[in-house]
Amino acid sequence: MNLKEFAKHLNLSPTTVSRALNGYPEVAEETRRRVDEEARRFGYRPNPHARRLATGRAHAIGHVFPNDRSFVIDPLFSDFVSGAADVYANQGFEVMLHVGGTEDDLSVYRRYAQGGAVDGVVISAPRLDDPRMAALKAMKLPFIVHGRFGNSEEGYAWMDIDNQGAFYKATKLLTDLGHQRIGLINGFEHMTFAHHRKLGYELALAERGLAIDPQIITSGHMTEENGYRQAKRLLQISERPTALILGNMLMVSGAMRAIYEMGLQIGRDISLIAHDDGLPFLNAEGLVPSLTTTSSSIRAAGNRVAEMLLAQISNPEGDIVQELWKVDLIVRGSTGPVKA
Amino acid sequence: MNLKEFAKHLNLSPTTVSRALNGYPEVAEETRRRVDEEARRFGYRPNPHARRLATGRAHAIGHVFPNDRSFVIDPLFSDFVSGAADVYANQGFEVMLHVGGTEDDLSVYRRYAQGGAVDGVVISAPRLDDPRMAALKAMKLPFIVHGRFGNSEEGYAWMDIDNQGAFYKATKLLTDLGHQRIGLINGFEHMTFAHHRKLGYELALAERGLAIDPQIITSGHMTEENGYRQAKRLLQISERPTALILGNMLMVSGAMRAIYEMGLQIGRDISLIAHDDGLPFLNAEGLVPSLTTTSSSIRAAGNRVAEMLLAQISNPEGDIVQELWKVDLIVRGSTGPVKA
DNA sequence: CAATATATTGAAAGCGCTTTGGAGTTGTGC
DNA sequence: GCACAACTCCAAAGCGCTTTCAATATATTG
Repeated sequence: MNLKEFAKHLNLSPTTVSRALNGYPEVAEETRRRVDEEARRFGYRPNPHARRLATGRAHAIGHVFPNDRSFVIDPLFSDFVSGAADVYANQGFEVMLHVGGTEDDLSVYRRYAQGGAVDGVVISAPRLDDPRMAALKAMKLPFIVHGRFGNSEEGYAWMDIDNQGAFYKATKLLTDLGHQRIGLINGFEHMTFAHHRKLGYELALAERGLAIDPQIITSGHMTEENGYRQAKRLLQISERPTALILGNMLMVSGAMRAIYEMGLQIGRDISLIAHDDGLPFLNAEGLVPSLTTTSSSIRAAGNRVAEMLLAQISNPEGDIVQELWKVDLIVRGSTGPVKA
Repeated sequence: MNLKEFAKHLNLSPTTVSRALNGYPEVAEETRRRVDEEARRFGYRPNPHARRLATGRAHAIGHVFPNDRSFVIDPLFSDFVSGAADVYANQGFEVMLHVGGTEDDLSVYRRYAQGGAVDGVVISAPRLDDPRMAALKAMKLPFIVHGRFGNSEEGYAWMDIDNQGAFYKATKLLTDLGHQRIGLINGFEHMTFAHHRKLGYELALAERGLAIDPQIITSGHMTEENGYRQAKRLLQISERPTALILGNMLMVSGAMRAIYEMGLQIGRDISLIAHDDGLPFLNAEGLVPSLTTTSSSIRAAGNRVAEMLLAQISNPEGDIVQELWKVDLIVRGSTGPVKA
């Protein structure tokens, strides 16, 4: 059933029905009530494509994930998107997902922008030197970055957690506990978040006058296996670290294996801190001993990013909003004083 | 730039340009070449919404994930979708994602079907008694199920892996190695896949005349933490299992923690088999000892499901296709003969 | 060479909605 | 009783494309 038929059934013009349905003021209360009711009864819904064509608004947000085939599909991805989707659903927006494929990232954005396929996009996994920033601004497609581009922090909307502060706090906790050799098992450093984390780590060490030893700093895929490999490697170095800071919970799983294998005890022989994104399937508190973490829900981030983007879309003249979230350091059982 | 302008620039009618762009035969080769070339040069692309309205085809596929708030966002999700997305991208389809929200699942499908928002949907996480089956057939929206509904296997398209066969093989391997008490740490049994797995497990035990002991069969969330909990619990039972079969790799992570903690050695004191979905961030082969698995790539499944759905959409008169994939049992180091 | 088939292009009518620019109806102020 | 405003509602244009139907130009046939 289309608008014309539905309107005829109601003995009204399509115009009036459309207005009633879209909440325009110039329609009598009684009429609106009748329209709403009958629409529900008949299950009438305006055709989304027609509506899009007429209004020029897509009522959809694009989420584009990197194209790089060597990129490990991020396990955080689902939690983040699902957080965002909550918000979209409530405001009647759809999410268009684009993952990889042969088409270049930028070309996807361009396609979106040009055809009006979406009203805005969410940028994930920003890198230190990221060509997307300039490109996106040029094409006038509203966007928000989850994280920050390394190139610049100005002139675009972003929402990020304070990765630098988080790893600063984590490192500080460890130095306060007397640790002097602290290993860092980080993500790829060309990712902005990993870069920030390293800065925080280095800052805390520098404050204590501790040396920064590249030998016990690693960066790479944040997988279980790499967590195992790097932890094992660092723990075999002659002057081995007494504490490790890890990029995510998966790496912790791997690192714990390495630690068990070497017969060490967490919290006593070796302290462990990791960043916890609050993934429901990998709980830091449930570990034994429970894990000290810098903690920030990626699902909540998805929520907030979506809110910010929708706000920007509905009010394009508004200020560019940037939001940096403090990250909690939650001290649990995996960190202890360095052994004498 | 729209079609009219672009056509005027070419000194052609919109009709001809449209035909050239869409590969219709009744246009001179020379003209088509010119149109294609200029389109590229000008970056002209037909407006997707207008095209959808005119053709009635959305060139989009919906992926709807369950609404249940208690549902742990599946870490497999991203790999599966990304596998499917590869195929979509190659054929010019978009993916519309719907996760949770307050709207009822069925209502989302209905909305999609009615407005033609998508040309078909992929059903994930089918349950034993699943209301979606009847509903979807009634609304004439092309769909394919990743997995199978428990209600019936007939009358709809699906692609599933042979979960029953996989767990049968796994159990058989263990009984052949002399194991008599084999624990099963399964997903929720109202999910069809978990149900099938249990059937396979039971079948293998029955063939050997071994008792099925509900005490060493558990089902629940397939999280790291639950893997730990259940493994620990089973290993503390007086007549404890000498082998464990687990639902996914995350549970293995947890189970390994429990095993380490109890001072047992994998492959000698306790044998381990798990189902491996081939997630890039949690590698069975990289474990020590390497893990014996029933193995099937969920990314490949995403690929195939997408292909099958697109085929169904482009040829609605074709037969309903159902595909059951054999699952490989890969014997590695985590399984060994039962200790005398 | 007339008659017919073939190849190539266009004009115009939708697809189903929103929205502009009235038009009719009722209510208010003087 | 009239001018004017405030409410409601509608006709029709338009969003940018596809597609039917028709027209023209060219090639083929007997």
